[in-house]
Amino acid sequence: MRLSQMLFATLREDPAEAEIPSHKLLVRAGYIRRVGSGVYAYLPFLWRVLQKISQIVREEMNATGAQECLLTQLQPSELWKESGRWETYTKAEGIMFALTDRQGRELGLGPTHEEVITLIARDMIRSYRQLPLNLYQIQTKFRDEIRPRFGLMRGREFIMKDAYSFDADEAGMKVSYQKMNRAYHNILHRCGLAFRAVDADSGAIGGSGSQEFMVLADAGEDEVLYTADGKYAANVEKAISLPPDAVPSPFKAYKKLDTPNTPTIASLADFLQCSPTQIVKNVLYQVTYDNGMNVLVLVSIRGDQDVNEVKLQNELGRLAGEYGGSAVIGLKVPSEEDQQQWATKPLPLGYIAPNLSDDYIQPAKNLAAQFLRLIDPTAVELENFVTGSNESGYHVVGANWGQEFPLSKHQVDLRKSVAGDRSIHDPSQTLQTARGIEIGHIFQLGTKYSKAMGATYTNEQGEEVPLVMGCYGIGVSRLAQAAVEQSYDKDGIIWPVAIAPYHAIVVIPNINDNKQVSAAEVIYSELNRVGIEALLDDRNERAGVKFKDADLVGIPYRIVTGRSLQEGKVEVVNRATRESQEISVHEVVPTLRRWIDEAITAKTDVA
RNA sequence: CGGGAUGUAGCGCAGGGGUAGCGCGCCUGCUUUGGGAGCAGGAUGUCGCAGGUUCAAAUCCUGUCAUCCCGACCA
Repeated sequence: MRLSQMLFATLREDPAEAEIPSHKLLVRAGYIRRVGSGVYAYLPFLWRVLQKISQIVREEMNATGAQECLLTQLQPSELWKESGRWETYTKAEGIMFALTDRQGRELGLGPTHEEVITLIARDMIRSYRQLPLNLYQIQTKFRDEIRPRFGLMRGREFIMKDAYSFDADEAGMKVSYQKMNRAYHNILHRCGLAFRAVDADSGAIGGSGSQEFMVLADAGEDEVLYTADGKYAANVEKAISLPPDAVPSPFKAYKKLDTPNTPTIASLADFLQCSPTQIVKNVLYQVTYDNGMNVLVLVSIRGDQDVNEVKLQNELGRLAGEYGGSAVIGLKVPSEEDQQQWATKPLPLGYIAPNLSDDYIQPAKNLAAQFLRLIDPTAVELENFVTGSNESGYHVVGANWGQEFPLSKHQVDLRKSVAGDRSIHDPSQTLQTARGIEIGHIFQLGTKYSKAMGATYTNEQGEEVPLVMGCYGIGVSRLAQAAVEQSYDKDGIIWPVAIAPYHAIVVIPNINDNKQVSAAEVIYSELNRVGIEALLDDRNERAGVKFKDADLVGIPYRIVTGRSLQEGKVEVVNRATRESQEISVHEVVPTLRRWIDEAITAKTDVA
């Protein structure tokens, strides 16, 4: 492609809308333009990048035997009601764009496709003889994100590859899952990205096991905890670890103490000259279920530890049935206004004990009459501990479970792991931290959707049983931006060769010099002939402008038909290393062909 | 949804009751031609929108919309 004929406009200054380097660079270099909040146009350069990524994804998916298809973006609400997700996806914090058509029918714009694919499976898969099966698509998804961010990183409209596997049983699903796991490793390696596969929370998608593929970058929205031996890595939302040991309590006798102005753990530990590990902290939450039921939750945890709200929400989801609900639609620390809604009298905030009386709760419809008391193991293990007294200004010390305080039967890990914790698989390993961009997520769904929607098949014994599913996503447009976030310098983008919009750019420093022009034309057409995707900068611009633009756009190899033409050579510059060498006009195309092939295949061969 | 900020030329920004500005970009011409050129000339505005105050509003007031950031939240 000739630059003189392209829609090509670069910006010298950073756009005001962008915050992180990759977003700034993609706008400056003319890859994307914002159309609305979280909605971006993919301009010709980016579209080529997306096609490259899609092709790699396609090849690796096809290699596993998966079949490509294209499902619908408009999805009838009935489908989502069958799976039970219509309410959670459209109400409260729901992320589905919902609309009503002229007949008054409710529809959603697809944020994900479990429902649609399960409908297809229900219609078409009848026998175990048709299994296993894996269908995938590459398509625009719509999500009404609470806060779109950072360009393509978190858009309300974005391109995703989603795959769905169907197996006869759990074992088969695990095989399908492992195939996808391998394919994802291959895809990210081929795209030239540094990444880490980590244990993950399954969130609203549901199911048992899941892993995320994190592209490592400081601007990542997720925190990853991992051990140096490579045997453990998890999203901080999911991570487990050994907490630091508690310091034995100096308080041997149960006593209530006057502790003025100590509503926080730090102030209390300081006042009592004790360790935060000797304190039982009691944190109040308010959960709302999909049936409108509200429950006040009191979480007891060791004072030096924090509650992992994802773990908490998952536990509350498991308990939904006890309150007549099926899913959590809201979880928060109740504000003062919230407290006024249900509290019979002011709460002793900062001085709450594990046995805070249920009398604080006003009887009301849609409000559980009793606190749900959850306790983390870090608190269970404590003896002679310090905790609140349910009276402002006073704490108790030397308390024990089963004596002063009943021990809740809801003992569950709610603790947030942090860097520096000892690992469970090997306590000599401590957790390290890194930031990551979630590019892929694979789930073992099991029968959640097939049961809800009646997607069954007949097994060898002639029994009708639900299909066992897995689902697997890759954020294609997010991957493109993550690649930039991971690879740029002060002058612009440095694309991995495999996903660069073009492999090479031929720069004519002086368009008025016929020798330069004709040499460039020859090389340009030769590059095209051997299948190297090339740009020709034939604009009537000064050389400096062209070099700056080539760097900014990030084309891996730059060929300059300049001064060295006198010796029958051209200059070739590697964008990533900035290495420059002069190569004879006749050698340059085969040389580039070799370099490019090496750069691409070096990434292809991985386990 | 809470907190914060910003809306003025295509982009980045200044101005702060009385003629609409700067830099970059754009157009024309000449010169220049290996790291975002120089000179000369030129075009481009509902100052987000709607009300209000005033002799007079980009500027003050009220409302509203949009965008960005932090948080809550989020496959």
